[in-house]
Amino acid sequence: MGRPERLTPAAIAAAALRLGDREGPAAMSMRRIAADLGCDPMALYRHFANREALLDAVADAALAGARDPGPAVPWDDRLRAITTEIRSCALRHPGIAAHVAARPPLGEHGLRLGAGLFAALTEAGLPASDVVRSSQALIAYLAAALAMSVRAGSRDARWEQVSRAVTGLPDGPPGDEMFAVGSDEQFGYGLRLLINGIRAEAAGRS
Amino acid sequence: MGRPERLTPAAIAAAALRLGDREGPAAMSMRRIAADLGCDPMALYRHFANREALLDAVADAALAGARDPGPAVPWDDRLRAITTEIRSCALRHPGIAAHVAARPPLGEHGLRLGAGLFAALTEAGLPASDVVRSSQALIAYLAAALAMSVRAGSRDARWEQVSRAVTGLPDGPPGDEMFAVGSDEQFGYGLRLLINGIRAEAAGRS
DNA sequence: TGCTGAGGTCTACAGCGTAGACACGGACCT
DNA sequence: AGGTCCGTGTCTACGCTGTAGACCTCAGCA
Repeated sequence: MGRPERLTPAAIAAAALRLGDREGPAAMSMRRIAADLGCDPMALYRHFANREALLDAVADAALAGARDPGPAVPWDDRLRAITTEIRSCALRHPGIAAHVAARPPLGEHGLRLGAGLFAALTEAGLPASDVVRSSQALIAYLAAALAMSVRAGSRDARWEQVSRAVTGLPDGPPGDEMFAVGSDEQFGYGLRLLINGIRAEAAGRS
Repeated sequence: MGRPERLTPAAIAAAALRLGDREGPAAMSMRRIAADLGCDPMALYRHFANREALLDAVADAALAGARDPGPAVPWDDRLRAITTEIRSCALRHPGIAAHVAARPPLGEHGLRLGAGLFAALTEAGLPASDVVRSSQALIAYLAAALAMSVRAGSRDARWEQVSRAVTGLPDGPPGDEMFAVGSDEQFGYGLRLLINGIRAEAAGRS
């Protein structure tokens, strides 16, 4: 692709994100990204310490569109909104969603959304220490559910095999959709469990 | 190390697990594993379709020691026991815990433990579809919490940075331990949230 | 005018997963 | 007994990876 006059971290991350969307996560090698930008692979190292740091930036770029409704809405709606936004943002870039899920949310947007979670949990009435613990639990669940969604979407019917094997049910209906892994509906269910747990926790303390 | 007369999948997986424990996950390359076994790298491909399949076997081998207390204990204790067992088993092999967390539990031991989760959730009174959903939520949480524990133990203080940045608290006490990521205590808290959520769900239905 | 330092390039290295052809040895059938 | 087959281990080779270190070029500034 045409290169900008000057390489910048943001331009590199954006190019890598496009490349990942177009050709999958395996394509995001230093060499392929550089080729896409029309520059030498080693040029990337002038802007990122290593590949890991570059992928951090890509993951954060993918979260750019995630919105936080802010304190206007009730805390539980806010938790649902933020986590759902992160999830759908990441799934909009399926090639790299696995990478998003695999690293801590330390970029600009990750921190912004993390702050939203903290605020919502604080408003729920949890003590500060439980705010931290609850947010980590939410983020952990979100990350793993995202990873499952990505695997399910790409090619992994293996989770479904586990469920079927373990319940002893045969293939096909009835209950085909019961085993859908990584579906929106499945994600929402687990999120409800957590939020109900948080509500119970807050009620018990107050 | 000394090779058995004959290579077997189990022997290969065991050797890879030892190697991962000794030298970290990056050492579990086909070439290093083969060198450890005193055979040619390509010999491994006679027993596993590819590296991914080999690592599946290693991950399952790491879970060999995890016990399921069975139906004798109440369902919530059983959920706690199984998840905690998996977690501590995986953490006993810190080099490869990340791999355990990253793949679906499809081996012999993974299926055994998954069946235990299903049984406990069924006993809790959930309908079958919610049993599947709840177990996926539990497994997702477990996997991600495990990954966090491993990163925290190895070198990642970055999660802590997030918490501090977002709460605006300075370094050091008070509250130093509040930010411990991936601790047993943190894991237990999230697990309690989920189990309380499940209990609420079961109560609402009955 | 000359220097300096940042940014881009080149070459090279050690390592990776694995395809494909080959070698050996025991099992089996005639 | 001889021939055949096949499972298992070996060898070589390919194309790919991340990145260290030296080099080149050029804008900005004293």
